[in-house]
Amino acid sequence: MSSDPPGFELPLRLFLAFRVLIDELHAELARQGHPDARPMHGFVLQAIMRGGDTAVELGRTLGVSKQAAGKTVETLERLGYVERAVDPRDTRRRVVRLTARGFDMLERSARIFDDLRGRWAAELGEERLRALEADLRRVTPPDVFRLDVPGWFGGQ
Amino acid sequence: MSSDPPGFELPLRLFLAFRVLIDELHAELARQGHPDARPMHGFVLQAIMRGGDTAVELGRTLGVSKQAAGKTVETLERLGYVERAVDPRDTRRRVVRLTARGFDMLERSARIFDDLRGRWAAELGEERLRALEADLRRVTPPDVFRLDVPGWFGGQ
DNA sequence: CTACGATGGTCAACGTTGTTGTCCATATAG
DNA sequence: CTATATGGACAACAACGTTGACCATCGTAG
Repeated sequence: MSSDPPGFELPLRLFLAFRVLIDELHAELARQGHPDARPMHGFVLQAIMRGGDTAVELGRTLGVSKQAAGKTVETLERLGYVERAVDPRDTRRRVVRLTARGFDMLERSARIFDDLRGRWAAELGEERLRALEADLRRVTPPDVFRLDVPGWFGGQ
Repeated sequence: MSSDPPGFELPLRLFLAFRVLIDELHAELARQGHPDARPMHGFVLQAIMRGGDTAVELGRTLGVSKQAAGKTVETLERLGYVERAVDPRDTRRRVVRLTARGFDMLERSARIFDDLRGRWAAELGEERLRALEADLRRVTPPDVFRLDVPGWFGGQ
């Protein structure tokens, strides 16, 4: 017997679930004073904190060219989320640092994500949610931060 | 006590899980004679079958402008996945139809997705996988096809 | 100390994929 | 018959990625 759900439903649900969380995050972030934050920005700010402190390094972490990383940093700088300073030990490097506003966005994001997770826990039960997270960990690569996200969708 | 996992892990895992499936799908599709298929194409072909039989209609279904939908159809036509014919009842309309190759890709995709789901079932157990699918259904909108996917990520 | 290769950063040109605005042909309603 | 709505195409533009070229600076090997 094969009363299994069709395989194509799984990726769709995974993507929709992801979208639901991200969309609610940004709706809430907009309400809390960060209307310009885009889905990428949070990832990039996180990436900056974990060792990607120059454009080149950031590009490597994110899996894009240094030029693309540079443009993104420029955008984040314009939005007031990061600032750049010259490294006194190596005047070629322009060190990227989160501003207070950048940290604020990251903290709010963390709190909102925790809140959203709490809502799912209320809906599904903490047990089931933990099981879901554990299962997802088993089918995904361990390093959560190697997303290679930029525009991997699309492309003709 | 709050030994709950941080909330930000959930969206990341959902996205990574989605990516794993899609990447493996396209690696396998490439092996099976569809190296040019892109993640979007499958969705669009599906959308064409469920009632989006002109560029305008397709644009509405996908949540993009009719011009963008037209360009996508053009690409799919160039790749041999769809063909266009004039509607004899309304000579303004250019009806989009899947070619044999288009159906072939869709059928292969369905089989590959079923196979991937089977692998997850072997890894997690059929019970857990069903529970995971059931849980995802509870936290996502019922209409799976209203993705609004095109480039909703990114944007500076 | 100097010269050279490696590295960080920027500028420029281009490709892809979306957008809006405009226009034309055709269908349909009054 | 005429006016409005609709399908479709063309053009210009924007966002975001790419590659290639170039410059300044660092580190090291002679």
